[in-house]
Amino acid sequence: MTLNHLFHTKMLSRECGECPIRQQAICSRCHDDELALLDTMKTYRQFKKGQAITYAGQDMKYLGTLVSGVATLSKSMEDGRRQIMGVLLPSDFIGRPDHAIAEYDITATTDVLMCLFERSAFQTMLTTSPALGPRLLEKTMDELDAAREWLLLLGRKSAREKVATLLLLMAMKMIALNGDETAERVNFKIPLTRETIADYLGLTVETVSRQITALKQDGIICLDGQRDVEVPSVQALMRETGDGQANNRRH
Amino acid sequence: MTLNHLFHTKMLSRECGECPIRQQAICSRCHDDELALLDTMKTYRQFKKGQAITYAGQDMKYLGTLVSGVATLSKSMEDGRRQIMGVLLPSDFIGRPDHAIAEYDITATTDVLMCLFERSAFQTMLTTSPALGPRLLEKTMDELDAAREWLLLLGRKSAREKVATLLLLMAMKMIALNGDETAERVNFKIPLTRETIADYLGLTVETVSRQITALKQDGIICLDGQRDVEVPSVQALMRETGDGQANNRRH
DNA sequence: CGTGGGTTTGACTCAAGTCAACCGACGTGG
DNA sequence: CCACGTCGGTTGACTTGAGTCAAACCCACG
Repeated sequence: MTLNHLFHTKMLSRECGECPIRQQAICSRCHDDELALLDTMKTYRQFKKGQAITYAGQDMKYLGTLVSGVATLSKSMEDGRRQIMGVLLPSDFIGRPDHAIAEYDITATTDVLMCLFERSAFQTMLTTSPALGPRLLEKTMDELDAAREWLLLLGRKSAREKVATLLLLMAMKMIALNGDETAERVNFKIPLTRETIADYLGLTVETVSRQITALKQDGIICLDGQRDVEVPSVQALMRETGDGQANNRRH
Repeated sequence: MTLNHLFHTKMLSRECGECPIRQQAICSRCHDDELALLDTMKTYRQFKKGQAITYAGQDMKYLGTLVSGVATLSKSMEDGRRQIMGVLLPSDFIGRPDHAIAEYDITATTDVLMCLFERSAFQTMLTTSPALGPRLLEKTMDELDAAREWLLLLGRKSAREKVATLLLLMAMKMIALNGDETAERVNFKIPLTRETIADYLGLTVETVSRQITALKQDGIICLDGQRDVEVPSVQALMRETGDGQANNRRH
């Protein structure tokens, strides 16, 4: 988050070696010689908060990695109903090497910096670099698992369970960032508007709002303002998600 | 379908060259020498109709390709609510090279034949064969797109739209099989029980049943028995799915 | 023939959606 | 500096689409 500032001031060109997401992105297993090659081909591009990165159906000349910021991946029906398919975070890959046409709308939720490659160049890179393909496959399969997890949420969970699941997800991410894996108490800032949450969970704003206040009433969460959440007991929150103990051991 | 019979009688071992899904599976771009290698490593295994191929959480020693039959990929909550994440058809790949633990239940819906590889053997194969990885990536991205399409369906579509979408999907598959891409009129047999449909669409059996009869009443489909469907106008059915003209041009 | 699994139908309930009012924080311009 | 409009969020009253429960139906099969 504070890194953002850095990028947007000046450092629009940089060596892969000093990239903040070097260890997570698709290039994480590349060796120095491969990185050198990538260095020559990549271009950076910024997107402002709220700006569209792609529209569904659009021809995508480039594909690449989200370096900083947050973006959403969504699709809308013509009467306006919208479903968010995923939230893209730094190190996430965007685009298909083998497909020019975008399948979804991708929108910058905050200011975003992307590291881009021209498609055909990327394709040849995939065949020459032995480290790129496997990592991309791994990340794609992670996304697939995440999407399928969400299918269960959208298809079968109640509104309360949906909201609890999302909050738990954020809590777990925060715990992972903090490093203390056993923590029972966490607090964090919800980085999404109620509307975005609604579109992510397949609900309406009103229902999201009601469920959040209900969880507050029940002491599962505490609110400071409407974005800052404290989870007094991760265990208790977990019990509200509908996935029994089964999903304790999150990867 | 008639092929099934062949397999289950005797041909449990065969050359990759005469495999019925040779052109669609992950090995579709392998050359003869690579196929020869695959030949030495693969084993076939049969599953009976209704049998579990894996349970979520289970250790999967093998992974591979579905050769014949149909299987479902699903996950259940402990109170019994179930969501089907996908229907696996011949040539679909099952398992993660990098993950031993299964994420979902996989169940044979009909008798199933699988072509299996031991995980570590498959991993080394991925690194040595240049044709395998890219194809697997492609197929995985196809699955990801399909899963995300389903997120829109589960999160935002009405019961009628859900049922219409599934019927359209089957109709399109049938049209593709028949080869006459411009056909307006199709008929096919629904290969799933109402319960399976319900678990796939995030509905109950009763609702599925009601929506199907409603579509019949409205002349969108004609029923002969409860499995045989005739679609007099694919266009008309398409109008019921909620995706405007946008999704006409299906890949 | 009976038996049971899959399916349909009806009556009723309820969780979530809709519509509408209201609240507070924030930024803008008179 | 204050009035104003906007935006995100909450709350309430009412509606409705889909779920629940229960009964009947329809073959297919032993």
